[in-house]
Amino acid sequence: MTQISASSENPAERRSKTRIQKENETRILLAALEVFSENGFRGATLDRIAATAKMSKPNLLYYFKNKEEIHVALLTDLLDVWLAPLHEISPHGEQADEIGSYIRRTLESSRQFPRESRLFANEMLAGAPHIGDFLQSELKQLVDEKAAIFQGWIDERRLAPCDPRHLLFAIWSTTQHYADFSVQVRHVLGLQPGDVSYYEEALSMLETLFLSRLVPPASTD
Amino acid sequence: MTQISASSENPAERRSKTRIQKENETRILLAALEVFSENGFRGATLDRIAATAKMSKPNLLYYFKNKEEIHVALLTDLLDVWLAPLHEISPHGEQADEIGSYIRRTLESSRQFPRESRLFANEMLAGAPHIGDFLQSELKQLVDEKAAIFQGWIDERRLAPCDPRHLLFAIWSTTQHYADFSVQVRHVLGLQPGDVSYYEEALSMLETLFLSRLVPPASTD
DNA sequence: TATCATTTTTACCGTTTGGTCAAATCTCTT
DNA sequence: AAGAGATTTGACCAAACGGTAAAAATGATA
Repeated sequence: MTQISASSENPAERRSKTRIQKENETRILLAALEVFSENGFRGATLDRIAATAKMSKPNLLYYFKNKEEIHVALLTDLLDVWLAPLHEISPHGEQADEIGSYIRRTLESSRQFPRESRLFANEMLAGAPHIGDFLQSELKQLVDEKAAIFQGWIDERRLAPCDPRHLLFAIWSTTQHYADFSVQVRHVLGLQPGDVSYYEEALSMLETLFLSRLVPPASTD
Repeated sequence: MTQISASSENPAERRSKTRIQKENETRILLAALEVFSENGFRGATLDRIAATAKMSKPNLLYYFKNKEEIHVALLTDLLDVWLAPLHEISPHGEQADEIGSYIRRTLESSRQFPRESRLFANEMLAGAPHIGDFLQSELKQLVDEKAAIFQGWIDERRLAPCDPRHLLFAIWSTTQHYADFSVQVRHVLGLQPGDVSYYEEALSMLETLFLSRLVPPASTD
């Protein structure tokens, strides 16, 4: 029996990917992102993904062995992107700079990857069946680590007393809102379907909220 | 032809509802809320709703003529609840009191009606196919009205200069986050599945964020 | 208790869904 | 140009899907 490059039946498990393989896998993942992010895992269908990818369903299943495998592949890619800004928070910078940078980075993520954000949101709404473990272990650990940095600033009076983990929740929710609820944002602002010009106002709002002060101290008139 | 109480084939259109009718309709809506809020419209199935309501599928369809009618009924109920706190914002109160009350009310809504919040979130993620009109007309109008109140406060220097509509987005996102992403919140905080004790810390965080100041002014040491 | 409307069930229908299989086609290397 | 492996297709399947029809069972009322 000669040692050949393609011992497995599954193309994804082969040692090196062909040109066609790489092309089609990205085409599929792009189409799947579109469909999953709009309808969630259960609401998405292989037929729609295949149609969006301009590919027959059996051909699609030649590259991914089932619906779940495509979903997992997307989520795995997503989590890296999602965690990147969090990793960059440093205990050595000025608190305002660090928080400001983090807000700008997560908001930028929302603008650049709105479908990824919606994919994540759908997974949350469904009860995180596929990434529950990740949330409990890796994410929790990273949050605890970064929360400790915030806590240090609080102890030094460089940050108002608050639960740092809830501060992170506030940043996540406000920034992701612009991706997840973009339909509502656009409708309320009276913008056209494709228009994402609101991101500049959004940044301005979030900087006021998190770095400056919204309500001035009560005047003593 | 005698005038009888039940002229229509559809029980929902009859003049007065029977005891059984009222009971079953609420049972169905409760079950549907559970299923729709977890999986969205496309991801939900009549079989699951019927099973959750402990009712046969044809029996369920005796009360609602199809899947969409159940969904619409839920969304209609929801929108009233959802708008109620917004209506209560008054131009006559102190800005801090009004904003504080609004935050407490919306956060309380999240705690009391997490499934309703997730139903709404699912509808947004899907592109608001069923309530797009509502967002563009009624909601936009109400937001414009309340934004004018905020703008008045800004003009009087009782509120930091910002786009009032984005301030509303910030309040909506932070409060709804605790319902929509409760799985993540619980996992990150290390809480048990049913535990919603984090709402107190959440309120404390949001009051600090919106009413007080998070980052103190740069010291001139 | 007889009657009639209401409610529930059983059996079903056509379509969509996730997925399989083997044959046909294409691509790359020699 | 031929052979081997990679890719694509069409035909198909069982289960799940949204929904229907009619009969059976139940409830209210007189």
